[in-house]
Amino acid sequence: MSLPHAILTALLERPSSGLELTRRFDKSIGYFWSATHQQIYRELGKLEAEGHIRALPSEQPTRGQKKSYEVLPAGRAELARWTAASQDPKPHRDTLLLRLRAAAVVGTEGIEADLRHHLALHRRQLAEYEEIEQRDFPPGKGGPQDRLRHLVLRAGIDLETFWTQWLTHALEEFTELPDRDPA
Amino acid sequence: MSLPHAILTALLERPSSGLELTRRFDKSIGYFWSATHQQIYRELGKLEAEGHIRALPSEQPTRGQKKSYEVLPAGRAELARWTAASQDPKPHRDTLLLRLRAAAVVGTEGIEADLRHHLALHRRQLAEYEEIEQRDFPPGKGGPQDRLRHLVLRAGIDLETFWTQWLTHALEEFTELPDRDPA
DNA sequence: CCAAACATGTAACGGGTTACATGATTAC
DNA sequence: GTAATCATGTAACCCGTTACATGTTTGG
Repeated sequence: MSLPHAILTALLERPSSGLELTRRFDKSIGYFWSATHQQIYRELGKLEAEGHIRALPSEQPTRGQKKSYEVLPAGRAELARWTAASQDPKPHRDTLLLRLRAAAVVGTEGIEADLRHHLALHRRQLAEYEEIEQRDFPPGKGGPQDRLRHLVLRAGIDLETFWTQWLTHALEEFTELPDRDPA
Repeated sequence: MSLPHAILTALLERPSSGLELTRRFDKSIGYFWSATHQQIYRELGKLEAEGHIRALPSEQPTRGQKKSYEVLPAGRAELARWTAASQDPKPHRDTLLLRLRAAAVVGTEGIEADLRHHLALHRRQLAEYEEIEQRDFPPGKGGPQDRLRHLVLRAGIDLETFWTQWLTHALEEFTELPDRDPA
């Protein structure tokens, strides 16, 4: 139950239409909570029905017409409640690690190429994060809000750093593996 | 579409009943692919219907009676096919990071306690992984299969190390934050 | 006018989660 | 014999995914 709260956060940062939200989820928020436009429209409908947000009255709501939303006090209260409440971390699922485990049983065919593919993607993401850090968080300034946001970005950078290092190490192991590609 | 392949892998490592699988998912495999017993029974039914696994003939299948499964050649082939196929990494979702972003807007009430909670959990998980490493992967021995499994465990260890470090850093930032707990 | 891009949706499906149901075995 | 535990399942709900549908604005 996090998507509505992700949307509330985004709308508090700036009132937006469904498609604008989708675009913002493709960038900053989507780095740790992705969503498609179908999910977002569905959720906007629910949030409006619950009285947590409302459409800006300026535009009339016909299909194909842009419709922007803003957060109502009830929505802000719900977000504050959710943010303050303790939550157990969800177990994480990782297909690549699962495939490695499977490969230990049925063979490593095809894995090495995919490790390289993942490595390239993580390297690119890391570069993107570091660019954002240099642009948005110059050293030695920024209020408490900036420090929180920087902390989140830092997690992204460190995570991508971990993956690039681990994948590099994994590829080294692979090239040393005696019986790969028994052609 | 990974749960069936997780089950196939587990069953290839050792034929098991539904509840035994559930227990193994609570341990080793569940470290990167968790599943409840309901999911597992549902999936075992599908896999059997597709001819990928079969119930060991020894036991008759009444409710409440233990029923063990083994992988058929078709199941092994399917697992090999899935393992070799390239897959794009799924976007990851992290509630804690989302909450931090929300906290930048609606306040940090309650977050610090939860950071401590998460830190404790990640520290415990890290200790568990390191115990497993010392027990199962003594330095300087092991075949190719062991090296793959060690690689996977290594990812777990490094991930938990990252989280403990990041959470420690985050808590330091929090105690320096000027306007927290304005009592 | 027509095509492309913009913008908002609907429908169907599958997997994950939670709550509950039921039969068999074991311990007291 | 009955309570606890083991073991297998059913049912309902929500969320994420994919494919598709429909209307509007803009550019040529």
